[in-house]
Amino acid sequence: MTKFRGVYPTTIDAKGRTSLPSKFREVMVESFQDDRFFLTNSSPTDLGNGNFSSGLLIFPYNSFSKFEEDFQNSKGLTSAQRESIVNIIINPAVELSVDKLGRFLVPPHLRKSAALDREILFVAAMDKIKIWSLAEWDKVLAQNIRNFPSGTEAAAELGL
Amino acid sequence: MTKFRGVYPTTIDAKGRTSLPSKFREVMVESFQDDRFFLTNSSPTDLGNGNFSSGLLIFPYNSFSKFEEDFQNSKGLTSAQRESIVNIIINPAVELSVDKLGRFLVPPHLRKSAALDREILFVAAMDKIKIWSLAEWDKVLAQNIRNFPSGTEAAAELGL
DNA sequence: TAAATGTGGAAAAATGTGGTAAATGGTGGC
DNA sequence: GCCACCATTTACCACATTTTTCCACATTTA
Repeated sequence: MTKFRGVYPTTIDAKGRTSLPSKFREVMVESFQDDRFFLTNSSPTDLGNGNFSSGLLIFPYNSFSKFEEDFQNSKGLTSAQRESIVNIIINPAVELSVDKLGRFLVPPHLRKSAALDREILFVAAMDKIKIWSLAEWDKVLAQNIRNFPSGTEAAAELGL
Repeated sequence: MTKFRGVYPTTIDAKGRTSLPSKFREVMVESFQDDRFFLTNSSPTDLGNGNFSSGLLIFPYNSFSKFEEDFQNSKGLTSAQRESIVNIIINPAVELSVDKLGRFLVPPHLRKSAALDREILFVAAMDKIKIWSLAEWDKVLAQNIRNFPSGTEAAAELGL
């Protein structure tokens, strides 16, 4: 399965313009056969102190179609949980593609909910790409380090 | 099972270039049949004082594929622990190979998280290779010395 | 001494950034 | 209700910076 790889810092300017890192652009076109994508909110991430952090998520065009289909067919979610996914992920999504310089415009509602302002990070996430404010991502990583399963049997089996 | 062996000091220059020790290059090509590899963060190492140290990890290409597969199939990790492994090890990983002079470029995000600056160490780690800042490695070793099972029965049985 | 390995710098290419101009849409006045 | 003007958004262009590639020299090893 094709995957995005790596973490790339960049900026978002006052107009909300940002450039998709060229490594990701390559993968998008070569592996997903399409330079169109959907941009929406990510799932809220628990920071462990009662607060949640969230960023944005880029779905290559076909990944989003598949996601919507999977969501329709999914069982085991309460109606409140379904509404939450609809309101946070599905409805705010917008379809975009990069301009000929590799940039795209983040709509104001998404820029606001992810608190994107100047210093941001593009982070590979399997068949998707996360966009996070640099400051918020640091908080997520700090929590990840605390949660790392050092010394557990499961980790030992993975060779970590 | 093929193993890397030894510890090699070297440098990383201002552009993030460093050369894979030739002994490791030999093993990579002869034993792993591939000069491609994945570079990512290592597990955070507990220094015993509430702080964590971390370096980088080179996985020969096939070792990384196997690791990802094992991770998918693994049981016994909480969702927070899984997220931690994804955010620290899997997503930041990049695929690289050495240039014709035996060097490779450490991407900025990895250089930063391992605090690599000038004096570094390549340390054999079974089927992987660790890269550590010299200063941080000293702290890890100091902690290892404190943890050494001197005078225990288990150590005696090992003839240590 | 010769070969191999490692190191640094310079040139070329690619990428990213900011500003400017054009176009679009919305608002208010006539 | 139509037209004109203003503001905001979108597209374009040029420059600056970063990244990559290449080459030459220094240093170590056999």
